[in-house]
Amino acid sequence: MVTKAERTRQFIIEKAAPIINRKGMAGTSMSDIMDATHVAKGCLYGNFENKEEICLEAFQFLVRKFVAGAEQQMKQYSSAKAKLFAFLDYYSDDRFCTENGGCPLLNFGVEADDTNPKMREEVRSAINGTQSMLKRLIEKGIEAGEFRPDTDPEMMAVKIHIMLEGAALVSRIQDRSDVFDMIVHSIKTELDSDHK
Amino acid sequence: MVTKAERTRQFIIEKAAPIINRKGMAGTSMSDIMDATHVAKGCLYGNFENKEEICLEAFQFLVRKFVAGAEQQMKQYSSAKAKLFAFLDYYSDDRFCTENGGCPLLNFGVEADDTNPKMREEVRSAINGTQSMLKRLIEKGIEAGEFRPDTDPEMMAVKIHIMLEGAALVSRIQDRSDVFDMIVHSIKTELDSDHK
DNA sequence: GTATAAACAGACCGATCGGTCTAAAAAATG
DNA sequence: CATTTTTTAGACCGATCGGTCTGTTTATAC
Repeated sequence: MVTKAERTRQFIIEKAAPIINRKGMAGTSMSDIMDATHVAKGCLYGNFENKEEICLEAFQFLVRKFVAGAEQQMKQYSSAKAKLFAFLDYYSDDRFCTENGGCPLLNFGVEADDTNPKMREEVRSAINGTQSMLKRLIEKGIEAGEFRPDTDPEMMAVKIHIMLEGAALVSRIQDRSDVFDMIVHSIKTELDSDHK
Repeated sequence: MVTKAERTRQFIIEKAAPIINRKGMAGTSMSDIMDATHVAKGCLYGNFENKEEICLEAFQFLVRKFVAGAEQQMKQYSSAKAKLFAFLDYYSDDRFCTENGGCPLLNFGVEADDTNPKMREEVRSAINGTQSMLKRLIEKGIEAGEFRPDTDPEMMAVKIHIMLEGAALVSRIQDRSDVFDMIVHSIKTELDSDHK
């Protein structure tokens, strides 16, 4: 059975994650997390070794949450094309962003890359996961004749991913959600074998 | 004439900028800046109001430096197409990155968007500047018949920019400079009216 | 050369940081 | 119920934070 400590640990992670995602690891203090969880300091340090462990867990929680949400949307469809398009729509939906503070790959990646090798490695493997999922979908879509046959799956997967990350940044700073729509539309058109 | 104080101020900004760009605003302390400049605390606070002012100036310095470098490359060419391609090559060159710690729009933008409205506004206007420069170049390139005539300059400018930002993130985290080359090549192909 | 401007080293400030510890209360578990 | 696990509030720690203020020294500028 699941112990109380495990439940508390999970509760803390869920409350802390959106804060760390928004304010950054260096910008979030343990008091911030205490405020958000209404949990005593001893409880935090009873369930986690230190602040860094909370950050690590928070990042992984956000990634899992995002992936789960995306799969939820994608499993409604059977074709590779419909699944991929559902993923793009999920990504451009701002619900995850407003609830959690934006793409964790972007937020943690930018902060970690020069300062935190362990976190950087976590981000790297999460990026790899996203890109290889996209690659598999593209390959299946090509086989099924849904996507242009001259598409390079690896290249296209990377390209789609970097466009989504770039759009995540620019649309947030400029407060222009139409940037996302535009990019997603552009990706769909580029993939779709129906378009000339 | 330029006073000593102005020179010192500039010197501090130049030394502090790469550090803040790498470690972030919250992650950089005044002691970090003192170490990098070998300047006393009183000198820092004699030339700047507070830490935030240094961050603001550091950001603007990095943007100006980047723009200056880009213009340096672009002015060697006369056609819009050659200028734009030179910009892309400059962006994908990792010299600015290794010297200064990556794209300031990305680094400052991610940290500022939820925590620092003033900085956020600075980043926003710098993004606008980049995009409108790209837009003008694309318009001229279309007029000159160098770019596909069915290109939407506004959309294309945004698209190019977000691809560059996304590539800046992913290539740094994955330590894959080929990502940048791939993206730049893809952009060139998409624009070029010579390609089918 | 003299007046002024600037930088110095560093003491000092209150606040906050991450983290430890304790003793008592509360809750979960058998 | 009794025992074990967990959480509590908060004192406490040394370090560091951003920032102020000395008095002195050192450049600069006319």
